[in-house]
Amino acid sequence: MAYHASNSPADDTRERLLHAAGHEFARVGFAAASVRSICEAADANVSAVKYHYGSKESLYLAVWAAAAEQMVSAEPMPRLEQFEDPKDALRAFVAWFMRLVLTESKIHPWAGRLLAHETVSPTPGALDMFVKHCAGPVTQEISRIVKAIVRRPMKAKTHDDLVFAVVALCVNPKHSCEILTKLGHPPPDSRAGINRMARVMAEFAISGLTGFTGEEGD
Amino acid sequence: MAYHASNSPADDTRERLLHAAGHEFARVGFAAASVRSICEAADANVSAVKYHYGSKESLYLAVWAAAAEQMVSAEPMPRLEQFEDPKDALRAFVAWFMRLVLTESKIHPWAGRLLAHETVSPTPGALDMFVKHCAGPVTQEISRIVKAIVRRPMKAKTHDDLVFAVVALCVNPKHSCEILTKLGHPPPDSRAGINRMARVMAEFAISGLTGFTGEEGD
DNA sequence: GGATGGTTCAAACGGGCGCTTGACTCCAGC
DNA sequence: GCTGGAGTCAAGCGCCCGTTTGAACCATCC
Repeated sequence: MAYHASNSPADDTRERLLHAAGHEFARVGFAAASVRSICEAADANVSAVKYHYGSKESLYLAVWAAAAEQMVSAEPMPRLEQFEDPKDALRAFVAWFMRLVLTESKIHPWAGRLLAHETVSPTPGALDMFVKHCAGPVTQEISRIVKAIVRRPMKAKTHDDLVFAVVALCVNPKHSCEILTKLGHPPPDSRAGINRMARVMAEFAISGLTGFTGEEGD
Repeated sequence: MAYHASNSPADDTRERLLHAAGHEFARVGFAAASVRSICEAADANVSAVKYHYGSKESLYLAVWAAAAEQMVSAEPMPRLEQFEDPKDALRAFVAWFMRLVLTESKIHPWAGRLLAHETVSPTPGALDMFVKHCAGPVTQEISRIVKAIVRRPMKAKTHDDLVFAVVALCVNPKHSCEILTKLGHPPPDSRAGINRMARVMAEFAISGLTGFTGEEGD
């Protein structure tokens, strides 16, 4: 029962916990993160997790909910209908997507790495939440854009492959961040750098889609 | 109680440990895997790890060494010089790469997931080993093929982006396996299915590279 | 002033972890 | 038959984990 307009000290602790947890879960994943280190970072007692969120897992899901909320509210997803040329739609979409995935701002600092960890070590609730609210809508929109660009009729499986190829181009820099860095090609982190890379990926995808002739062999 | 067959009982245990460890490390990653569960799966005593490999970490590196060895020895990497048309080199390379990444055979069952875990939660030694012996040579060869296909002069950064775009197309199905499955588009596991997808990715990449005109804005 | 209820705290619980120990079996070489 | 080293084993070490507990704190209301 927090009737105060300003934050009560309890709300403060709750929020500090959420922030520290987001940081830690994003850094090392759910299993490797420890409640103790989160509480230490949040300057809170260990039992505060139990009190405010119930359990480590509930805290994790709260972090996911916050991250998903931030992702969709930060910048609206471009839609095919907003553009005359579907190629422009793809350009805008790729730029939006890569900003979403790569930007490490105050707005959505964790989503990218949370997802990367979840991809490799799924947690029952979190991945379902992500697929339903984020991955689903994103791939659906890319699917429509790809269809509008390619135009030629195409097997469903091939179409899906191309859709996920576009997704791959956008998420790979984040996904393979460590390897790319070790290979001397770290992903961009400035907005300008991200937009530059997005332009490259978009043009590569556009000419890849318009020139695609890969179904003879089937 | 194992009577001596061709191998000594010690070699047997050593090998069973390596196999069980590969399976477990690939499944859950280094940190989440436990020596106890590995030994249980290998039907060996906990102290066998210390006796045969020295430590959990040394066992992990032994698994990596075995996986890397299997990866390079399974099927030789196609090289640009073996083809008249660099496009054919890319076709062969993508097919080889995707078979390598996606195949869950007796030959190299763990490498893909080991790498996925390592990508997101790096272990000092293992990722370095992988980058030096696997990722480095692979990206270097793709770089040469891409250069041969594009021909136009191009900024180094843009060129690298395109190289890693090709890599992204090949590794994404493995990398995002869980999400793709939840979205109703599981990666192929049969050789025929992998080759089909590889053909799609290769043609997409080829027309993407030949038609690429993405440097005006710079 | 005293009771109430939300919030924080140090301490401890049970359990799993990687690793170590020391006794045990087994077998080849003498 | 004895010995010594290779290999195995159950037991236990200290540590960190997520969680629980019960008391203390403190603003609020009677």
